[in-house]
Amino acid sequence: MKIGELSERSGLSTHTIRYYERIGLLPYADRDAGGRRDYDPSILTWIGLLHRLKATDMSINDMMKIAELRLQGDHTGPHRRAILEAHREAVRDMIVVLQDCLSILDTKIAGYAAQET
Amino acid sequence: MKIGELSERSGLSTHTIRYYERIGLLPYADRDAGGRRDYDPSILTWIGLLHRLKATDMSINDMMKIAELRLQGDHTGPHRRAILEAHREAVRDMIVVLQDCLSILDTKIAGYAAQET
DNA sequence: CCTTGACTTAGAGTGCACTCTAAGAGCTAG
DNA sequence: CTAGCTCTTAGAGTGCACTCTAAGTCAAGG
Repeated sequence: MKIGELSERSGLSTHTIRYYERIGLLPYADRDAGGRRDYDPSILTWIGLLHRLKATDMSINDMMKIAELRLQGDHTGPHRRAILEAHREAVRDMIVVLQDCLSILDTKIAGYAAQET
Repeated sequence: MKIGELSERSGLSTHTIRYYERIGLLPYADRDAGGRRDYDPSILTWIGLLHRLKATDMSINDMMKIAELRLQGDHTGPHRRAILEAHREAVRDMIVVLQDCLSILDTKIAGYAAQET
């Protein structure tokens, strides 16, 4: 798969893909005879995780930490797991905050509704 | 209340309070004899709402829209209500996304845990 | 009287995460 | 053949939301 196709299928722009490779968020891609990046579809799984981490507000720096450990091999599994577990707690906290805000929005909206009657 | 005290009680820096006033996110504060901002404690309620909206990822621009309507008077209530209702939907969506990510994190973590045994 | 610290303004600087441009080149499908 | 995608490096630009600086004013405490 060439960078253009990966861009379409991953939702990342080609610029962003090259940028991610440069900073180490994506592994250095194999090049074909013409020197062009040629991706294995399995990269999409990794990008999928990146999307999830991004959606849950993880910084690029923290994602890079995981990417780095991934490159270092399987023995870094426990370390990666620890990072993800910490992140999972952060996500749980986020959900609690959002739910709290949601109920305050409900109250606020109900207040406006009362004024309108 | 002077800006320093409001800063402490609201969690916003004095820089940020002045910035918010400049862009219209906080109403123009009354000044005392010495020309210094003098706040009524009721401003804390408004800042509280701003904090909630920020925590739920509302942009400053959108918050400014509400602030503007607020200044225009009570008759803008329905409009503000509509904005908050739309935002409430966005927050609900966010929670769904976060919960989805959470379960994927669980899976991922469980996978690492299995490898460690 | 004088220092200290809080305050004023306009505007410059910061950090994040992209996003794009330039310039010149090579491969490949139609 | 040629249009179109791709490559490289290096660096500039964008948008957001602050965050801070400079230069100056002013009231209160020692």
